[in-house]
Amino acid sequence: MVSASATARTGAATVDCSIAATLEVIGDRWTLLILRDVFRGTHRFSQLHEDLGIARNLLSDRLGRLVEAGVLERVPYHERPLRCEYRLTIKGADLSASLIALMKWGDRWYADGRPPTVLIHSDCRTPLELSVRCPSCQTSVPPGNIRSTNQ
Amino acid sequence: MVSASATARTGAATVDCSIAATLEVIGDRWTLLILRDVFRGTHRFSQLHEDLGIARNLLSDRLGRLVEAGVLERVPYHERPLRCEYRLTIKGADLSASLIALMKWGDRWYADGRPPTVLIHSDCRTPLELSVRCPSCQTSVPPGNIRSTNQ
DNA sequence: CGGGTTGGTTTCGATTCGCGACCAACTAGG
DNA sequence: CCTAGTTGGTCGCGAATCGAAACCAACCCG
Repeated sequence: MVSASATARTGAATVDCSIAATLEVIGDRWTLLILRDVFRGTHRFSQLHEDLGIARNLLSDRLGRLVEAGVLERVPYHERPLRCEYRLTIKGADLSASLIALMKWGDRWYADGRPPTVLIHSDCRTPLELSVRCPSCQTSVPPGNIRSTNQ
Repeated sequence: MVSASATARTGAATVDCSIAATLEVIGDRWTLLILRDVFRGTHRFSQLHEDLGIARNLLSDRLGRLVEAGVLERVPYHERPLRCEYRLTIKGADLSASLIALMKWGDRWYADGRPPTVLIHSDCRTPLELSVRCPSCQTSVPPGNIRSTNQ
């Protein structure tokens, strides 16, 4: 084990905030890249190690944390010796919107008009959009029209 | 200066990926919490320091990076001595969808049915949703119907 | 039996973090 | 004028974390 709590923070502002809660799980330099690879279809320890260039002890630690957090699950693909691959749980797959949001931002500000990968609707092959929407007005809501209410 | 490149990575998988590009800028244990606070209206060094409990040298370093990346800008609010606050640029405000995505995930998996803060449409006060949409089908697309194409 | 593969764990030097002290440029009070 | 307080930092140093490489366990293959 690398550490018992690499991402633990104690600041007052980190409780009662869903962003902080999420970052406790995935707010680490490698975790989102690992998850990106798993989303893409890279499921095995050695593949992840090779693709990411992450140190093996860190990869082991991060995968263990993600399994413990219920984001990934170990799925056996070979008995004796037991070999498992890492698959997204429902909770893990539910991070797709977060990854897409980060990807879209990178596309807009760093891809110079040429996004390296494009996500499309499997039914009709149309490039997808991510939007903050008002279900009542059925429109997309820009940042300036978002208000925050507590409790 | 704390370091010239706290978030720099060199793995092959980190180039030509908008997620990796984004994480180079905001993929650090403190940066997204700083930005969350700035979104909420906390703009000054000492307020951020107090609210987050971050070390002052790290806060200084992260703010400097965000300014350099064009995510925040220094806006003077007092002359002699020059005092600046940190405001979101357009590029910075464009991170709202990413923060909302992370918040929504935390709401769904850690808030136990009671999200600590709810975002509403300022026009009609309806709670907002974040969705991956197909602009052609005009429907929301679940993770299973997302396909990825390169180049 | 020797070598290869997979999925790790251990070790250890290098990097980064975070606390506390210090500092610069003011303002306010006496 | 002197002292204290505020703001926004920087500096130094011990502690925690990272990353590369070595090692290991449990197989399989020839």
